[in-house]
Amino acid sequence: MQVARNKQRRTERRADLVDAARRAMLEHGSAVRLNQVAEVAGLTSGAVLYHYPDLQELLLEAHRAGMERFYDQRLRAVEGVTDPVRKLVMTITSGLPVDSEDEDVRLLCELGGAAGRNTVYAALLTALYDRQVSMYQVILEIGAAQGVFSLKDPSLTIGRNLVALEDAYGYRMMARHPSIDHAAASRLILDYARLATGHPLPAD
Amino acid sequence: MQVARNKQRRTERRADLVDAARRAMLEHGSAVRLNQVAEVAGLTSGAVLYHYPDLQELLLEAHRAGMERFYDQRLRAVEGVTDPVRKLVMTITSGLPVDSEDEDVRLLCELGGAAGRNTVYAALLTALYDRQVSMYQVILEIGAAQGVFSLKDPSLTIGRNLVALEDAYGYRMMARHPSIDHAAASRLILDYARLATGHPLPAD
DNA sequence: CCGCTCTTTGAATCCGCATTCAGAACGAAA
DNA sequence: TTTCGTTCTGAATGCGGATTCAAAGAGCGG
Repeated sequence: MQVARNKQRRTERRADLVDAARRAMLEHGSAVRLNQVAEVAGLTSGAVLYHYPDLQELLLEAHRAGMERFYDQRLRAVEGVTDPVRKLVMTITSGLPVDSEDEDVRLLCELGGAAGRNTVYAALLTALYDRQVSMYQVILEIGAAQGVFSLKDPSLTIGRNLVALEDAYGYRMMARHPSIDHAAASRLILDYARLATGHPLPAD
Repeated sequence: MQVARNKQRRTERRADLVDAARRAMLEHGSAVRLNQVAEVAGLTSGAVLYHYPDLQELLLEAHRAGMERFYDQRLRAVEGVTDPVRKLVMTITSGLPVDSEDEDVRLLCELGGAAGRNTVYAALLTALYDRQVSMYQVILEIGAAQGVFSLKDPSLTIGRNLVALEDAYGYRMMARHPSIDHAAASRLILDYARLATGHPLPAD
């Protein structure tokens, strides 16, 4: 079955290119050149075009991959944690870039800038936002049901505000705000979470 | 004194170009072409280069102008209002794009995407953020001094979170989130402001 | 109306990029 | 080793944008 093997190597190669495109966008922004992607991949532009005749499609895949990477990482960071308080705190922490060099978040910021003009990118980001809101809603509702949290607003409202704060502080950190680093941003968001849940949330 | 008149017209012409660049960026993003700027200005690329030999400098000025426009507009929206409650509510409202087509905010979003790679843009955005935070701090402190607000966190914390929420919902609106429009975003931010100020803030 | 300077044009030039493609290189099976 | 399909290269082509510049145009004082 050489046919199956070929098919597999083909998808592997395409995945390599998606990752190269992702890294190239980190360096050159959303308006990255085909040559720049090829250079990162260690290939010529022709080879890239052989696998992805349409560069736009490749960039879209790269953005999608970056989003999934970010989201999966968050899920993995809190998997197995059952205590709602710990889970909420850890989720907030995992939604912020680790530092101003964080690759995944930088890519999302690039995407955010382009989303104003590109409806496909806009749809991707909107979907990611809503998924993250749902993630928070589950945590909040479980905590409320257990009597740990006493929510001062609907879980949808709190979830939306929490994700919004994460996004905004992500941008601030990417822009290297001198006094807002990962710890400071965490504290700011936790201050809101405390008010909204009525729980003194240890900083951990 | 033809010398003085010349100088004035020269600066006027440069201001025209800055505005043309601003509008061109709205259409084509931060990576706008010289030709596109020239077209918006109703000139040829050579004429643009005559006034701004360096395109990067022109784009920087355009971004700076866009920021000032946005900030001045906010200040003007609340000037003359003395009641802290009304002032807070109006400030929150004025910080959000009016709709998903809002030019000033779209430009700021473009800028946000580029700030991850461009330190000058990053500095501009950071300065704008801090100015807006200060704006909120003044309102909050006055309201607290008058006994209208009972702040649940330091004014710096609340101000930072308020501006962060505005920024984030600005991005959401630019990405045309189906259920977050100007009214919904206002409500979400006001929900936080209520918790943080201990005041029932009428929606107005 | 003339002459001066500042401004703008339009053409020429150069450069970099995307795109195409013939053929080289590679790898697997026979 | 030969054959055959897949992958990749490197050169050719063509387009679009940046940049330069001589010359035309426009405004203004004399």
